[in-house]
Amino acid sequence: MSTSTTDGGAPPARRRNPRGEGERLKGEISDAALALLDETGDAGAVTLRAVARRVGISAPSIYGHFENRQQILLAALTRAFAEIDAELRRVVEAAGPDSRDRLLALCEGYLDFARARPHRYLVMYGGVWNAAQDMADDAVPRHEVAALGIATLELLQELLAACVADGSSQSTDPDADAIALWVAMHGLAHQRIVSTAFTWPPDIDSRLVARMAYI
Amino acid sequence: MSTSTTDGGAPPARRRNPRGEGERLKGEISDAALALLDETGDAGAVTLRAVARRVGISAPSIYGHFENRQQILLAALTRAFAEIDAELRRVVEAAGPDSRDRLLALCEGYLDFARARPHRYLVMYGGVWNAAQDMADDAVPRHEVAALGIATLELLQELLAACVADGSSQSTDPDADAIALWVAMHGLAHQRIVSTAFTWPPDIDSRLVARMAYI
DNA sequence: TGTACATCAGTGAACGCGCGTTCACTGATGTAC
DNA sequence: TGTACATCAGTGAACGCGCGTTCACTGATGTAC
Repeated sequence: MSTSTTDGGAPPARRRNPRGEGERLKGEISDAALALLDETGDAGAVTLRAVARRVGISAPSIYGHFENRQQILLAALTRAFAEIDAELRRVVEAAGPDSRDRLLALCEGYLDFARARPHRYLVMYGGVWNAAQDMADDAVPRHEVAALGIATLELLQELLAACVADGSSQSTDPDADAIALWVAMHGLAHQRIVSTAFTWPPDIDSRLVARMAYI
Repeated sequence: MSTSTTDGGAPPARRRNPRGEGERLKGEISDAALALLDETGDAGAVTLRAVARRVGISAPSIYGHFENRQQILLAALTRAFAEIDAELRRVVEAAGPDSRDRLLALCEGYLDFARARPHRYLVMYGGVWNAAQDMADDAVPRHEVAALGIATLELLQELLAACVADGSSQSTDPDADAIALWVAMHGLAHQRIVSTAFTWPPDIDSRLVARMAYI
């Protein structure tokens, strides 16, 4: 049974989209790409064939919806950044009106996200994709990549400024300090994912956040 | 001239090692691997064939010296971590006897290293290698990978403890705070490499270090 | 001093793999007459 | 109401690529007799 060398494995089990709804496949493709990122933490694992296999279509079908491999990754990551931004704004709202509570909720939410979705975090913030040769050719617009994640950083700057305004933070330069706080959290989130063998101090999250937020 | 499809390009131009000195090639191989890491910032670029091409030998020759691809990477990274550790200890010694000067010199040296060798830094601390499937099989001993970079962290802990001892740091838990300081520096170094489009505040290094060192 | 031989330091060809991409195509379905 | 046809949503086979790894080998060189 089954030829099995390439593209074998999962059953097709897929009904072709009705006329006029071919766009649906585009969404399924970036969903599949994001799922692959979650599983592997490796942008290189998002191959046309792997994505096609997962969706249950043939590899060439993808060209009807994306120009190339990089565009699929961009679509998946754009969605990933929109998701984390929405999630963090939700967390902040849930924290109530106090500025300090809101800032701490954002920081906690960020670190929780990295712990909950380590693979996705690595691809989003790991810079492997940007650094790799994918960017060398113009397969993807550079400014679109650069814009990913900016919204969340701006939220952090707003919240820190609010803390300074009501006196709960002693920062003298909230914009710069928000950036410093963010890279510090990133370093913690990133190394905690990467250096799994390492034993982390139990209170390192709050130690780092409180200090960098000048709270 | 020249077959040119695969492994063409650079001229061989290499004299075979004299009898009894075949071990030399082992060094040339890990040198070549490290050079590839410096150029690409991508562990995936260290292929047997790419390394062989660079050294000027045939790909199968490598098997006389390394069991597999992962062992080459381990050798290259072991050398890279030894180099940064030696370099940082040199910088610390050059800073003189004052504890505060020594700690700040170490931090500055670390951040300078990341700026000077961004590609190498990404591979060393980016965790791409650890996270990837290379670790899934037992091609490389896990504890050997985990040990990389520990010496430098221990140096940081020593220096922070010395600052606490002479009163120049207000840290109440130098071991934990050294770890927090390190991940914060890593986050800065890492994102500065990755997010090149971003505009960084000019004084962010000293802002972040002074704060996390409780100085 | 001469020569057979073991060893060392590699080589060249080949394998099967998954990949991105191209090409010509198929077959269901809505629409025009 | 019936039918020709354009369009849509894909497919299947093939290409050339670089890869890790294997296999049998080659040719220089030191050593034993």
